Amino acid sequence: MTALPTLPVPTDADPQPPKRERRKDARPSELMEAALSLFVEKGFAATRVEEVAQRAGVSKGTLFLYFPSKVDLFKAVVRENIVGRFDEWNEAFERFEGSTADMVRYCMLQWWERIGATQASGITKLVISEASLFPEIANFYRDEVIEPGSALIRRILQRGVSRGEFRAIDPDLAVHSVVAPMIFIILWKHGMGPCCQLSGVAALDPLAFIHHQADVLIHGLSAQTACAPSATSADSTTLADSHG
Amino acid sequence: MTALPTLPVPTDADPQPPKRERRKDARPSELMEAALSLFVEKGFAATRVEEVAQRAGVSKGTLFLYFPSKVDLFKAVVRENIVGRFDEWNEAFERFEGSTADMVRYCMLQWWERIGATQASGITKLVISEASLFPEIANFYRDEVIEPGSALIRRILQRGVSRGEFRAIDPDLAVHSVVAPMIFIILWKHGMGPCCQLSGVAALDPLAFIHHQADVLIHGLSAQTACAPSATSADSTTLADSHG
Amino acid sequence: MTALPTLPVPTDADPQPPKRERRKDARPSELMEAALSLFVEKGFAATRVEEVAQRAGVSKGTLFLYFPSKVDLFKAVVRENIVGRFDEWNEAFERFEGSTADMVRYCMLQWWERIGATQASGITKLVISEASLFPEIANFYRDEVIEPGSALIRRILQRGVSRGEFRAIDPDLAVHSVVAPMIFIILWKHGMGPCCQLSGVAALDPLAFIHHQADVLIHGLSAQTACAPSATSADSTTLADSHG
Amino acid sequence: MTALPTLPVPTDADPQPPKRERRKDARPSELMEAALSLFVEKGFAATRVEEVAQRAGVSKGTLFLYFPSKVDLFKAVVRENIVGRFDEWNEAFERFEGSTADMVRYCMLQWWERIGATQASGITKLVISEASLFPEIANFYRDEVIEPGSALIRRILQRGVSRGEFRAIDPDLAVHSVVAPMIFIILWKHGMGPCCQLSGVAALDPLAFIHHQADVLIHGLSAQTACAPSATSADSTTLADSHG
DNA sequence: TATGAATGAGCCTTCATTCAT
DNA sequence: CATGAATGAAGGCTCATTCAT
Repeated sequence: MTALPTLPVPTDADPQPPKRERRKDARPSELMEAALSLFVEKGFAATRVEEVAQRAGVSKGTLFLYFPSKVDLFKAVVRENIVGRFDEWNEAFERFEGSTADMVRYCMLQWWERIGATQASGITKLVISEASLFPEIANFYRDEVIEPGSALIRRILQRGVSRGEFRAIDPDLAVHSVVAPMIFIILWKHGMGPCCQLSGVAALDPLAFIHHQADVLIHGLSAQTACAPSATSADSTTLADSHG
Repeated sequence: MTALPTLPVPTDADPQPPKRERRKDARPSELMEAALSLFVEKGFAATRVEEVAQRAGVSKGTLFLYFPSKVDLFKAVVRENIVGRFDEWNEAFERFEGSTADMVRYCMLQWWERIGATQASGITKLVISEASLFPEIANFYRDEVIEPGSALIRRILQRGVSRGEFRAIDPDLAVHSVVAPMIFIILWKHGMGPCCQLSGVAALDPLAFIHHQADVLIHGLSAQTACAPSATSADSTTLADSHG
Repeated sequence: MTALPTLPVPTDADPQPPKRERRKDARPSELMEAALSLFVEKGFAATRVEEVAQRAGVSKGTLFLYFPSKVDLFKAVVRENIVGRFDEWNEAFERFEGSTADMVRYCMLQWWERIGATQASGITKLVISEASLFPEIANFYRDEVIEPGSALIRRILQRGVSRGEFRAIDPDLAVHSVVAPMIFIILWKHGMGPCCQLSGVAALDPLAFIHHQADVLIHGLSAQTACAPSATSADSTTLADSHG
Repeated sequence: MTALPTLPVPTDADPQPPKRERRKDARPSELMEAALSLFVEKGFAATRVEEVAQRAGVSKGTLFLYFPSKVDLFKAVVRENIVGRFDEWNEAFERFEGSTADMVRYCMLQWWERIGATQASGITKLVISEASLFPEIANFYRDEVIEPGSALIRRILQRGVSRGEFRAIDPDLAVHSVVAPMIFIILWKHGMGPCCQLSGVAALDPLAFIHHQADVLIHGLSAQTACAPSATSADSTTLADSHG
C-alpha cells in the first residue's frame, strides 16, 4: 500500500475522444441488441434512434448506415430474434416416446430456457404492445411465430387425446391454455416487473410458475379424473347468463 | 351459488348521446373516454391530443382546460377506469355457499362480463404496455388492482384447499393460473386481434376459452384426481435437461 | 425644430416580444411571397423553411400549418404566380385592328409590365433552374404557360404573314425569337444581375432592350426589306458546314 | 469570309476510354467531368458528392483528396470549363473580310458548334442558375466570358454600323439581341428540355433556330430597310399605355 | 494513395402546449 | 369558457467531411 501506482488513473470523464473504430460486421448486431433492450423498455415510439446509437457506442449517422429507417431497424430486431425453433421442436416431437404429459411439460420448460428467459421474450411483449401501429409486423409475427407455434402445441395435445391420455378437449382452445401462461410471464417480466416492486401474491417466479402450471394443466387435461365437472359447468353458465 | 349479487349494475356508456345539451360537467369524462380508446388502440406516444379532442367533439385547447398535460390526461384515464369491484366481489365471496369450483368459474365469468368484455379491459392492456414509461401508474395499478385482485383469488383458492376440494397447491402460484388467461384474452383482444386476422388455431373466442380454461383449472386443482404427477414431473425435468 | 418629439423612439432592437398575431387569411400569401423571393434568390434546395417563415414574420411551425411540406409550398408559389393572362391577351388580340408590328411591340411591352417587371418573373427563373428536380412542376408550367403563351404569339405572327406584313417565316421558329429576349431579361434580372455588378456592355436596361428588340424583330420579319439574305445565308451555312 | 480559321480543334472528350490504365493525373478531370454533368442536371445543392465520385469511378474519399470541399469542386468545374475562345475569335474577326452580316451568322454558328452543342454550354446554365449562391463565380464568369464576349460582338456590330451595312443602332443593346437566343437555347437544352417533352410550338431545334434568328437579326439590323418604324413605335407605346 | 466506415451539424417535420380572441 | 392559430423544442434522416485502415 506504500507505493501508489502513478499510472494515469482513468477518470470517469473519459479523456480520450471516442475512438473511431471500423467494425462493419459487428455493427448491425450491436445496434439490434441495443435497439431490442430500448424498444422493450420504452416502446417503439418513445425510443430515440440517437439513444440506440449511443447505447451501441456509435453515432446517430452510423445507425442509418446499416438500417434505412427506424421502422426497418424495428423489423430487423423482430426478425433477428425470431428464430424458427419450430423445426427443431417439431423434430423432437416426432422422436418423443414418453407420455404426452411429459411432452407438454418439456415443451414449456424448453420455451422458458430458449425464449422466455432470454432477451427474445422482449420481442413478444414488443409485438403485442405495438401491434396496432405495425400491422405488417403483426402479420409477420402471426405467420412466423404464432401459427407454427400453435400448430406444434396442437399436435402435442392431439397426441394426448388420441392416445387416451387426455380427455376429449377441444385442441384449439387447449392450445391457448398452454400459451397463456407464457404470455403472462413475458408481460410480467417486461411490463410490470421491472418498474414496480411486486411483492407477496403478485410476485412471480417464472420457473416455479411454469412447473406449477404444467402440473395444473396436465391434471386438468388428464383422462383419469374422477369428478364430473360438466353439471357444475352448466349451472354456472346459467348463472352467468342470468347476470349478463 | 344460490345468492348472486343482483345489484343494479351502472352502465358505463350513457345510451342517449346528448349532442345538443353539452354540459361542461360531462367534458372531462367525454375526453377520458375518447382518450381511453385511443390510448388502448395506439399507445400513449402515438396518440395525438388533437385526435382525442376531435373524438370528444371539442377543440384542442379545451382539452388543456381540463387536463394540464397529456401525461395528466393519461393518468386520469387510468385512475378513472381502474375500478376496484373487489369490495363487491369480496362480499359475494363471503356470502357464497356453493362449491369452490363454482366460485372459481363464477369469478372468471364475472370478470369477463364486467371487465374483460368492456372498455375497462383496455386499461389493463394500457398499463401493461406503458408500465415502464409510467412507473407511478404501474405502482398505483398494483396497489389498486393487482394486490386486491390477487388477494381475493387467493382467498378463494385457499377456501378450496381448506375445504378439501382442491389439492394442497401453493396458492400464490395458483393465483397466476387464474389471472394468466385473463391477461391473455385482454392482450389478444386489444393487441393482435384488431390488426391482424387471426384464423384457425390462433383465433380466440374469449367466452369459450374462459369456460374451457375454468374446466381445465378446476380439474387441475381438484383433489379427486387419481394420477400422481410428481414422478412424471421429475422425469420430464430430466428429459428437458437431457435435451437442452 | 426646437421642440423635439419626446415620443419613445423605437430602437432597432425591438423590445416587445414578437406579438402573437392571428391572421389566418393573410398568412398563406405572406408565406408565399417570402418563399418566392427566397426560392428565386437561392434556389429550392438552398432555401430553408425556417428562413421563409422568418421572412414572413412567423415561426417555423406556422408554415406547416398552411403548407404540408416544403415541396407543396414550392408548388403553391408557382401556381399562385402563374396567372393565366392569356385569355385577356387573346381577347385583346381578337379586337386589335392596328398593324401586326404594333401588336408584337404591344405584346412585349405588356409582358414586361405585367410579368417581367414583377415578382412573377422570378417564377420562370425558378422553374427553369429547378425543372429537372420537379418534372411535375415543369410539365405543369409547360401546359399552363409555355404552350398557351407560344400559341398566342404564333397567332400574332401568323396574322402578320397572312396580311402580307411579315415575310413568309416559319412561325414556330419565330415564336422563339419573341420569347428568347424575355427569358434573357428574366435570367439576367434574377440570376447574374443581383449578384455581380454588370457594367458597360454587359449592363442591361430591360425596357430599353425590349424596345430595341421589338424594332429589330419587326424589321427582321418585315416583308418590305430590300436585301436578299438567302444567298448570304446559304454561303455562311456552307462555311459553317465546312468547319463542322 | 474567305479565310476561315482551320486551326486543329482539340476535341474535348478522349475517344479511347482508358479503363485499365488509370493514371492519377486523369483523376481530377474525370471527377470534374462527372461533376459538371451532375451539377448541370441537378444543380449544386441537389448533387451529392458520392454520386460524383461514383460516376467518376472512384470512392467518396478520393474526391476529397483532389478537392478540399464540394464548393471547391464546383468552382474548379466552372473555372476549368470556362473557355474563352475570344482570342481565337478576335483574331478571326480581324482577318475577316466578308460582310458583317456573314460575320454575325458565322459567329452564331461557331458558338453553336464549339460551345452550344457541347458540354461547355452546361456551364452557362450552371452559372446562371447558381449565380446568387456563388457571387465569386458569377464575377469570374462576367470577367472571363461575358465582358470579352460582349466586347467581341459589340465590335462586330460596330463594324456593321461603321461600314453602313447596319442601321445606327445602339451597339450595347444590340449585343443582347445576339446573346439572348444563345442563352435561350442553352436553358431550353439543359432546363426544360430534358425533363418535360416539349412538342409542337414549344419544341426547339437549336440549329434551325440559330439560322432563323440570324436571318431575323440581320434583316432587323440591315440599313437597307425601307419602312420607318419610329412612328409605329411611338404609336404602339401609346397603345400599350392606353391598354395597360 | 485509396478506401469506405464513421461522424455530426443541419434540415424538414411533428405535435404538445400556449394564448389572443 | 371555448377556440384554433401560433409556437418551438425535439426527433428522424441526410450528406459533406474525416480518418483509421
